[in-house]
Amino acid sequence: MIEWLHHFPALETLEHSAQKQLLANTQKTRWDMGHSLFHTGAPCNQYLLVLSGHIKVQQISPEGREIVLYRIGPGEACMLTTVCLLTRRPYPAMGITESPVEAIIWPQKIFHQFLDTSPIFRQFVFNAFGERLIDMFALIEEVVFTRLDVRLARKLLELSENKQTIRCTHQVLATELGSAREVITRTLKEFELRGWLQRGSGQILILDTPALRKLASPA
Amino acid sequence: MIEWLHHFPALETLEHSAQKQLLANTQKTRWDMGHSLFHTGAPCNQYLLVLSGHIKVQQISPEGREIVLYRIGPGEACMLTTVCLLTRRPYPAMGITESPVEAIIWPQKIFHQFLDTSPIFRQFVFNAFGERLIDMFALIEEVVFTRLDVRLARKLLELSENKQTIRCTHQVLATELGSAREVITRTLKEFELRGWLQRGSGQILILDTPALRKLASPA
DNA sequence: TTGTGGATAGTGACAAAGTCACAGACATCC
DNA sequence: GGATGTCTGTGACTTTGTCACTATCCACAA
Repeated sequence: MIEWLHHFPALETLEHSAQKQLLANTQKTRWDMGHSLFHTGAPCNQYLLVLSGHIKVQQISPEGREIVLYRIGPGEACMLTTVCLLTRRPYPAMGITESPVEAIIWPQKIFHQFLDTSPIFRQFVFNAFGERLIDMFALIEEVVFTRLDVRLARKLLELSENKQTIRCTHQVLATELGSAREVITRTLKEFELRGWLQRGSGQILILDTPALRKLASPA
Repeated sequence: MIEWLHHFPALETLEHSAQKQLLANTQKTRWDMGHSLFHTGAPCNQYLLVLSGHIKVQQISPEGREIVLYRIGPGEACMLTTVCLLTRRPYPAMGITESPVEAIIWPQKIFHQFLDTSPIFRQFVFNAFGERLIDMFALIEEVVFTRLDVRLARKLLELSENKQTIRCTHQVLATELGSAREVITRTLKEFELRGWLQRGSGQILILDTPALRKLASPA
């Protein structure tokens, strides 16, 4: 079996002949953190499977505001790349590595060929695709209907993840939520006033997880 | 050839055996305007091709705010249905007919079988899928980065479409844009003050298309 | 140790958008 | 006409975003 295939359980049962072809036609790449993989409007001509590290997909407005749409992690395919290959359209957002990233690159031809010939690959592609799309619907719902303090509380809980201190700047949080830095500062200050956390430069110390959780809960 | 296939140019070349199967296994349905086709959380067990009329796909917040995500028109497939069939997950939004709608319903089994056996059908499904996804990215961008007056101007231009009067309520516009009725009223009043339009109950008379277009343009 | 420059954060004033609680206006239908 | 329901208008207030600064922190060099 191809060494890297164990990162993708859904592909482990890939047909033998297909595996042979992959071995011959794909290549492993490595990017440093902060590398721009693709940007809005760029054409797409390869398929991408991430082995390690994370890629952040985000949109930037002409005025410089940003929002993180989703992340691609180990064992995942790049949905945008999939879409762009399927529709032969340019990228509608940008992708940046958040850490060193190892990935497998497939030529466009192999992608289309596999789509035509391998039921297992098809299942893999469209499963991932569908799930990501459902995430996008959830994102729209959040952005349109949910108050910023609630969204910030959710993000803090997500980032803290049993650790007590979160290391990130207000600007990073603003980008995550598609908001403005000043607004994050204000809201964090409000949280601090309530004793829920303590702010420090470049980090946040969580003091009252239950309170955050209560605000974050949909009820 | 199956009578309804001419609505779907991309499927007209569908394999002969496939057409035979469709004829035997699909059925044409008709819904009145305002019929709820599916709602958030509902399971999905059929594929859907629209022959005539329009289906509106939207999300509703617990507080009652709404946003229209996209519409399905003649010759189009329902992307949500596609996603839900592919991932076997429940619907993440709701669908309502905006007019009487005629559609072809495929059983789930046939959908999956065609996906496995017909390259032409696959191409059709994933092309539509990809394009709709790109629309969703554009929607997120609009909602997060674009001022409401600009979005309203765009929507008015889209609805006027060379007619001079638009027949719709402020509530409808609010739902289209994921905003609140009062905000639409206020913004329309501002537009009227500038002489761009004239308001009437349930309708809007467009007076200065170029001015609206100027506000609507991305520059 | 001190300085200093870039990254972070804080703040006040204001604008834009959403919420709430009403009050009118309009359009039908009897 | 009046009654009823839909649609619109409005003021007061909250939340969020924008702008223009200032203040602080922190790493590294002098």
